[in-house]
Amino acid sequence: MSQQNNQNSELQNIRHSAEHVLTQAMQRLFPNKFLMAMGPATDDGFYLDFEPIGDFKVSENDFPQIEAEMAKIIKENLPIIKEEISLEDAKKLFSDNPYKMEWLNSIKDRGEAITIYKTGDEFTDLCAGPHVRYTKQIKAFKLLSIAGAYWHGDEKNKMLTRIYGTAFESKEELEKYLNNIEEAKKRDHRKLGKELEIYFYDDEIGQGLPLWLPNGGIIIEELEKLAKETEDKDGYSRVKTPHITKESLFLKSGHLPYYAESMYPPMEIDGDKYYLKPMNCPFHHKIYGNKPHSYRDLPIKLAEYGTCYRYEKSGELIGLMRVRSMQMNDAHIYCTEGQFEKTFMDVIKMYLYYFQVFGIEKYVMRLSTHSKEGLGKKYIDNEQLWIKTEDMVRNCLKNGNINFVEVADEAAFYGPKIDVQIYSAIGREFTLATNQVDFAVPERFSLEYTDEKGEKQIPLCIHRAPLSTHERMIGFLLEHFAGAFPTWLSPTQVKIIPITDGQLEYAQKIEKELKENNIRVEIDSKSETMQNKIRNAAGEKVPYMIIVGGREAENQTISVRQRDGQDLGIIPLNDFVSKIKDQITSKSITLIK
RNA sequence: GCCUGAGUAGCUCAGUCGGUAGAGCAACUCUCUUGUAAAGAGUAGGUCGUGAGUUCGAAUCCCACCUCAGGCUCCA
Repeated sequence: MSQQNNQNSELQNIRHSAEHVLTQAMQRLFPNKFLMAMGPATDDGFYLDFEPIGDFKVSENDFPQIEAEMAKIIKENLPIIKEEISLEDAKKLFSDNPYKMEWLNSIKDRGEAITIYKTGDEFTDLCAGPHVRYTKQIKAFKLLSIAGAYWHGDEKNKMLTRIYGTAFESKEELEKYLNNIEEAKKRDHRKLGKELEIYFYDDEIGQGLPLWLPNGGIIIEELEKLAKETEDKDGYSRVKTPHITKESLFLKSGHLPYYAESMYPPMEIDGDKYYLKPMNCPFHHKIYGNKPHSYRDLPIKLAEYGTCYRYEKSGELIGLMRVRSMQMNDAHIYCTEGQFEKTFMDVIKMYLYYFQVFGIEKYVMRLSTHSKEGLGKKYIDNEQLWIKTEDMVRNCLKNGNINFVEVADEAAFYGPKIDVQIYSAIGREFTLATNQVDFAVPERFSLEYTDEKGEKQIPLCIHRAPLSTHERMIGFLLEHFAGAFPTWLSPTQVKIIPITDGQLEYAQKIEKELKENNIRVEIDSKSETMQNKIRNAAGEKVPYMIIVGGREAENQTISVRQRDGQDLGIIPLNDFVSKIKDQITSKSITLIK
């Protein structure tokens, strides 16, 4: 759920008031069974956090009852009135609620006025407002889900119960919102991943460890081909590194003290501890350090689709978006300070090229910087270097006319990063990839190059992964394309549908011809109606169906139908082959017609 | 990891008050040989997530665990 924004629009007021009505309804139904903690409006609704008293519990089964009570309060059209009161009065009013008392103290510390909002005579809440004036102004609302949430968002605090809901200015808008959620569910990559046989999980293998089915394997191969082609043009070299390594490597890189909790526990072999790698960086550093380098050889770009393992907490795993084993489109670029801007921009350009390939139009580059408080804890303790590298990255983005937003206290421990936020067709936000500058770790690995004066210098390192991990990328692409991949990525590109068994031989001839052109093709030779075969192929989102009956076999032509229902009519086979091959090589995101 | 739910055939789901399970699709066999989004008949398929308990009897009730979903926390 997104953070509340501070705009005090009418919609925000409706939602905030709906939250008060929810709390009031709860008090009517479950008096003295809970302590209200807080409840704001958010970008898409509102929520209420409360602490249940004793063994009181609310579940989604209680929603109809609560909603009915809310509707009653709205129908009663109670006035919602703001009052300013003194600290003493407020403390009396909320003396039995530690959450409100804590809040009162923080208002006092900030020297702000204390305001309460009353709904009718029976409900009062400590609240800065604003609100609607009467409960009837809440025209449409719905409770959505129950969740747990830590007080102040801190896992050391008590877990409260949270009820999410939403409210709108009209019933139609609420309907539209709920419909959008339903549509989003249809495009969910977990649903499509199962239907299209892309990947699955197995209990005997483990949580967050996806198994890629043949269709998923094809997509992975295609993405790697794309990465190789693109990286080859930009001077990258490909390397391969092992999945496990001795503890000392991660002690040297500095990862272990920061990230031990997110790593699979080590295995003991011959007195050494070996870890599964959670990232590829130190391995690439070792490769860079394998021989001396001249400034003439820089930048050196080492690329690898490296498989990493991270022990994410079980509750954090989601489909392909958050996993424990991942194949990363990784590369590390070692360059001089003078080369930084161009090298960094080349990486940004690669991102933009990929966005174009996939038709990703909405994205945000987010510059994540350090925080003073985190120095020496979350971040390498060298403020000057932080400021310097952050300036370098910021200038680079500005000079390249790249739009970006800046967020403090989100950097990697070794340097600032650019997170690329992208949005699926249904508006879901993902961090696709991060692009990081590392000013600290090369020194720990004694990485160096010899400059034009013959002196040793430490290179800068850029970590980049524009195609993210296969897991997250394919999860995103499934939702982005709603499973209807562009032809070049489609597991099956052409389905041949013979109308009767009489055309089987002709179908095999076409299949052979397409296979010779490296087109992924299948014949549906089942004893079914053509209509049913079309339906199945469309369900599998196969871009093209070649339908052959007696007429086509006789004239040695084909009839082509696209998955979107468009008919390309009767065309010669070689015509179709050259068109589809063009489409595949140009990675077109649209179909022929 | 934490909070709230859920788990029945390969998939989507039904199963009343506790009386040991049903449908559609898919698979397989047979029939049909079809002109642009579902032909017909039959066969097979389940330790009801796992384990333990209450009971004469458990898919159903209790407990523990596993997995999934929505959140929280986290995300190199």
